[in-house]
Amino acid sequence: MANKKEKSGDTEGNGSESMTSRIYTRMRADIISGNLEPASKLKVAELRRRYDAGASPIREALSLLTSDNLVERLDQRGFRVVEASTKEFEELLRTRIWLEETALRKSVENGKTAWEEQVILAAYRLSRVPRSEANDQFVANSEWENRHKHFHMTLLAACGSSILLKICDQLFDQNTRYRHLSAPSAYPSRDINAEHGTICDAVLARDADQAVELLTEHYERTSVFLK
Amino acid sequence: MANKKEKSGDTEGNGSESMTSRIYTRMRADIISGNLEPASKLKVAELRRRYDAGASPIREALSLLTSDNLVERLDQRGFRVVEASTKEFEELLRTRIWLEETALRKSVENGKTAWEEQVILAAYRLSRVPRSEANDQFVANSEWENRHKHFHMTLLAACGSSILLKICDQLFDQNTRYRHLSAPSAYPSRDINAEHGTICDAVLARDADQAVELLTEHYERTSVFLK
DNA sequence: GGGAATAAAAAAATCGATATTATCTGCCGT
DNA sequence: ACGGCAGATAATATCGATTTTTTTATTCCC
Repeated sequence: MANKKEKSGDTEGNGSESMTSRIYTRMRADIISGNLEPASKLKVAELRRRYDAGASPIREALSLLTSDNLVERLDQRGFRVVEASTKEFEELLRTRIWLEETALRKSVENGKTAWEEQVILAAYRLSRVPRSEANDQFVANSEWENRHKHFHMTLLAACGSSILLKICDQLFDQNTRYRHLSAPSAYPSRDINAEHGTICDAVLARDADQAVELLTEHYERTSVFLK
Repeated sequence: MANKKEKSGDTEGNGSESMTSRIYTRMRADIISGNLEPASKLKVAELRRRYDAGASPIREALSLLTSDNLVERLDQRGFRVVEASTKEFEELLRTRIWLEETALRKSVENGKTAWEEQVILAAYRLSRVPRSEANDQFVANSEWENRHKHFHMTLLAACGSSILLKICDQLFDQNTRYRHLSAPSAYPSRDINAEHGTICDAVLARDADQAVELLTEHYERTSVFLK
């Protein structure tokens, strides 16, 4: 599987990654976190200063970010962060629900016991970490974010199409951007762990209809944010 | 090079496209047509000669082609055309069938009469043009290719998600590459026009189940090529 | 004053050259 | 022979400077 020789710690250790990749990663995070605002113009000169690099890797990273639908390329007029609107968000949510439904159904259908174990494990790991780093107010916990995404992706992992999986992954990230944009509005009003738990149960019981229904509700509840 | 403007009557009328875009388009066509072989290394120096341009626009075009899953980027090791294998093809086909099924169902559900008319029109236009430019042997007719794709996309057009539509579009192109790669093997053995006609009928009759079944068969029949 | 035409400024796109990194080759010692 | 190492070679990644194009500001003419 993962037999690449990823050099030591991912802790910013300069070393072996290309400038382009590093910028790509940072910029991606900056867009998803809302640090770079929707629809804002991405001027190469500014980005050069910000990320301390030449024009080429910047432009290349921007071109790469195009795949993720996070950056838009306007021929001869540079780049900008893709705008965020309620309308776009609704479409994103709708699409995710459709695609994750089919992926989840296939997953439930095809998943072997190894997959079941992965699901359990992912759910457990997610539950062991608080969603917010502070108790009184919401402070995004990146470890929770990671595990949350991993849990959802694991649910779909046995669907039998890495293409579909990759698409769902991308849409998940786009959704995360919206979640961050909408701020900590409705934070502690739900028991998200419980929701994940019931989805997990339905999946393990191989009850596809139930799992899909719960997952859909789960996603639709999240959507209240933006409205 | 030698010429800067004019050239290729684009519908834009502007006339001036960026080097990057032009290379992107040409290279995309070269990969889809099989002109650039699967898994082959894409050395910037060679491509520079081939497309007569500097390194920057070449690299940028390559980065852009990454989105289409036509080019793969290996950090610090350049680019290559994504490989083509039976396994990959089967996954692609499977995924397309799943996604187009949901798109088609939504389209049949939501499409208004304007959409119906577009479907009819697209089907008619497709039927007016021969699939092969020669009668005795198969010679790809690019106009048929265009109309064929347009017909299939029109079927899905009313699904209500431009995101899903764009995904199906990309997967369609990837599939086209495989069709070209597999050569003119099984060419005239089917009445493709008839297949399109029956799909069209089912759609207009709002018979989603039937339409999906026909579409799926249509795609699976195509797949025989590669095996 | 309105609005086209044009000059000036800013930004994007591109090129040529260099620095980095990977890959290849032949040599060495065990 | 074989694996591994050092140097040579090829290719990638990156920078700095230049050319084009877009955008903004200004002028001029009815």
